[in-house]
Amino acid sequence: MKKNNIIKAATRFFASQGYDGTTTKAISDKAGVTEPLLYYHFTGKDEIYTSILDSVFSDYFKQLEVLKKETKTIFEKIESLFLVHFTLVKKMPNEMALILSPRPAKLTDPDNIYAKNTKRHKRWLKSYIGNCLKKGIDSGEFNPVQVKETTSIIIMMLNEILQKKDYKDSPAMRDSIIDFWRRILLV
Amino acid sequence: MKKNNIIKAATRFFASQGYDGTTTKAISDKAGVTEPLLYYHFTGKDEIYTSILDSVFSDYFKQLEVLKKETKTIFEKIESLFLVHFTLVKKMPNEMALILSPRPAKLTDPDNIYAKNTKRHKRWLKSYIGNCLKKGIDSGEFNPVQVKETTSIIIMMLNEILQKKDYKDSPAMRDSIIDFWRRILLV
Amino acid sequence: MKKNNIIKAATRFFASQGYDGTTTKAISDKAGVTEPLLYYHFTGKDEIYTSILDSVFSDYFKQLEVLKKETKTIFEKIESLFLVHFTLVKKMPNEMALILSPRPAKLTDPDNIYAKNTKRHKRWLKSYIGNCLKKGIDSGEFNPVQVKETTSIIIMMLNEILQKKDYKDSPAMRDSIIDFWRRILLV
Amino acid sequence: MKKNNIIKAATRFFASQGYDGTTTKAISDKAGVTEPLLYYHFTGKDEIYTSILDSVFSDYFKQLEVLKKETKTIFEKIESLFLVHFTLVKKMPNEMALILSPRPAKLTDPDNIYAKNTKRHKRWLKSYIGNCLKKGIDSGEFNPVQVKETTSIIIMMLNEILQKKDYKDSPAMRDSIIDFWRRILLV
DNA sequence: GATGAATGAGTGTTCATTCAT
DNA sequence: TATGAATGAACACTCATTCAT
Repeated sequence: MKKNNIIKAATRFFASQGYDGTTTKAISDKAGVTEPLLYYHFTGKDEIYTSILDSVFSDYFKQLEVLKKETKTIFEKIESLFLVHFTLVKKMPNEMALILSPRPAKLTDPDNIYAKNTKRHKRWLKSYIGNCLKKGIDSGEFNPVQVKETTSIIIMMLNEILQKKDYKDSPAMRDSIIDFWRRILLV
Repeated sequence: MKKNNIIKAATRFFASQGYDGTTTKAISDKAGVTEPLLYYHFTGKDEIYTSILDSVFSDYFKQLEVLKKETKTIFEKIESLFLVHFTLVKKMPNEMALILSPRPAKLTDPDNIYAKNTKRHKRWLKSYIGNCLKKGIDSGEFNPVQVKETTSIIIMMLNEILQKKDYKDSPAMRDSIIDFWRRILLV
Repeated sequence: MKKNNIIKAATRFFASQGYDGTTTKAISDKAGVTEPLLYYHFTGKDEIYTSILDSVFSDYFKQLEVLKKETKTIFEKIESLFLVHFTLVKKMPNEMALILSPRPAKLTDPDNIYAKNTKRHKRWLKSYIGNCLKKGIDSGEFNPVQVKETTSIIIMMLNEILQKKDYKDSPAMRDSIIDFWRRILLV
Repeated sequence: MKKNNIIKAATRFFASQGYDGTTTKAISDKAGVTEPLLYYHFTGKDEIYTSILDSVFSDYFKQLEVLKKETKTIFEKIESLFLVHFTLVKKMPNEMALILSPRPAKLTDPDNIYAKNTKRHKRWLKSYIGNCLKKGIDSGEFNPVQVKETTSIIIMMLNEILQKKDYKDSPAMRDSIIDFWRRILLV
């Protein structure tokens, strides 16, 4: 169906040019459809954006939730977190870029899809990483690092991984980052 | 002078809404001038952007160059690098945000001001950090880390600092980051 | 049948919002059908309008023709004319509003349904009222009023009755108007 | 100035084709300007319409107020009312047509310019005519007609005069109408 | 009869920019 | 320096309509 073409084209443009830099004409041209069809499948440019954003976050959260269920050592939980991000960025770099894209100033988002997902994202990472660190420190597996700041620094790195396509093909980077945290965290 | 108002207003908008999301009307309104005046002082929206970008990079590089001249231990050179970034973001967050803003798709930039500065920025950091690491390792001050990847990780962190205003007021974050690198690098 | 729903919905909209102010989507929504169905039953928006208009005029003329056959005093013929209009507006205000609606500028009306009916309407009233007046004056039943102008004034009033729903429920208005004409016409 | 051209062109179109049937392109073409200029002088199509409507009503009310100040016989006050309407329609038929044009369904009119003026218009006529009738009846100058209904019938006629350009050039119609009311009202 | 998907032409509007003053 | 008036090109979006099913 052509709706998928629209979504694919729009995702690419939104990720690379931003919301404001993407025109409905560009989307329809790339998707091989006429502009009015966008308005048959979506209520407008806004909804194309939020709909894509919502489904991207949904996929992303699904992947994250898997991490919680796996039972490993605490450090492996941190390691998996990085691995998942590297994998996702490699598989769908455009989609992942949207996750950290700044909120388009002109976007009317009545259901607050942007805000909701962004907040949930932040909270999820904070909670997941924070818990890992606490547990790791309590169990003696980890050095007694400062939980709050260390969490933020891990999130910083995840953010960079999500954004920068440069790193996505470098297993060396992946290993170095994990090694960095192994040395910082493990006693 | 009103030109300064224009620059200040434009910087704020470009940093917060992006190039495409910023209209010349918004700039002129915020600056308290009429739109045509923008075209008296600049050749167009493009030049407002590139001119600001160029001066921001210029200030930034000036700060970076100071680091080279200071004679300290190798680690202090790395430390200073982080400190400078924290300081700059605190002093002028909008300007710093521009440094890592994605290249506006629609920007016509005949003198390649964006590309030139961005490349120079990357190269500068790569070279500065790479040299520090090599020297540190050679002199026995640093552990024998992988130079290329470690450089990238440091740059990742600097990028995050430049972008995220959230961290700018947190001395604890700053200290934690530096502390981590002390643990990673120093023998 | 759904065709009737379409006609009913369209009539309401054409009467209240005008031809240009009525969209095919609005009609189909109100009628509880999809837009393409309009094109199964009609050749297009134009034909929906002209078809409705034609049937409205047809009903209207049928009512008018009845007046001619009744044998009464001349004044009662004038009186009946007003009564018929009051009755029709009360029974089907939307339909009657269409009779005097201005010709939609964008309407393509190859069979000139609008023009034909409108002209016939004007001519019918002119002739009916004119004849009544002449006969009445000749027979001595009426005062020797100016036929042309008096005809126009009566038509003016009928037009207002057709348009203004406000009057439709007021028997007092009806009686006053008839009373005035009794005073003007009868010797 | 070109703003006047816009107003003149828009007035003509709004009067003849209605709000929905008038495009901004038609206005700008007729006015000999580009479409964006409409948006320099007005905030949008809506404001062009309401602004014209407001000024038309303003002119119209100015003319009506003059009637109140003249001291004549009661009947002459009624007569003047008709004369003023005939004169105005002759001088500016487009403008007068707007006064009774139906409220465009799609018009966003935050200041309720349409409703305010329309109501004021109705109230003004009701009060002016009603007072004349009452005074005329009390003083014995007029027959004891039913005030409410007679007022409505006079307004009906004024409405027709405002709408129908056909009558505007006919002094005979004017005289006949006034004669009609002379015979109805004067004892 | 009836619909989901799709379209060409056009609508109101905004954009960055220019020109005369 | 600075502005009021004006514009060409593009923008997001709506319109009546069609087609395959």
